[in-house]
Amino acid sequence: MGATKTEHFTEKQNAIATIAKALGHPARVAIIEYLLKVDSCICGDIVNELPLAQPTVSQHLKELKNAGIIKGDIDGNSICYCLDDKTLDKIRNYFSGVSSKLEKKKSNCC
Amino acid sequence: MGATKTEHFTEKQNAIATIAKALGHPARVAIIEYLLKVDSCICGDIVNELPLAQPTVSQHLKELKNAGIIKGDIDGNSICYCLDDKTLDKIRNYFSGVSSKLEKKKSNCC
DNA sequence: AATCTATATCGTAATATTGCAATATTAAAC
DNA sequence: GTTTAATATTGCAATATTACGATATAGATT
Repeated sequence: MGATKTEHFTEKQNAIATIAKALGHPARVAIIEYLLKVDSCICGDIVNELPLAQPTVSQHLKELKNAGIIKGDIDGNSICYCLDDKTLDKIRNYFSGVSSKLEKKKSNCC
Repeated sequence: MGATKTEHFTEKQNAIATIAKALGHPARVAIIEYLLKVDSCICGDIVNELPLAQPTVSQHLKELKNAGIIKGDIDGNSICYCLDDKTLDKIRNYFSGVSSKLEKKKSNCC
């Protein structure tokens, strides 16, 4: 044992968990914040921005990509990473829904 | 090695990562959805709702509690778990900010 | 084509997570 | 006080994650 029992949960629950999990590491939060900060998604300096070795950063980028949070376009010998607004909207909408549902039932709660 | 280098990132980045990480498992997503669904936070039946053994559910609840997503009030010999709107608002606001920042800079991106 | 630059992959060690059986704890019910 | 019910903790095995050095790959530059 030790592996997550994904098959027991709904597809939507797994989808949200996958996105949340990808953002469940400070380095990956830092990456998306950096991608937000820079004007365009000109790339190549993500490694220099982070206090981690190049292979480690590459691995984090891969995980963000697998989760659909970023996408990478090849641009010469470097790669242009960008945020994927579709996925980020999905997680934003999810938490918006959670918060608004929670607000409605606030009264009969501890 | 193998441990996350939290000390290299900002407090805010770590805070967001902690909350996201806690929601990075379908069982824990299912738990918060269940807590949203039930009218009040009457408790005791979270274990029955999930396809996992009682110790496993207890562990997931503990992690959600550590992340500040739920809070548990003792109620007789059972425990009343509730969602913590403050933490959920924090993550909602964070992703709202990400999405709106992303919208602004959409033009000069790939 | 040799070299440089940027990124990815491999291999591996350290650590963390997931899941559960067994057991402990604690308060209610009897 | 003993039993019952609900939840937590312990201990452990299986698996996943994190991090990085070494190496591979691939396009740019010379």
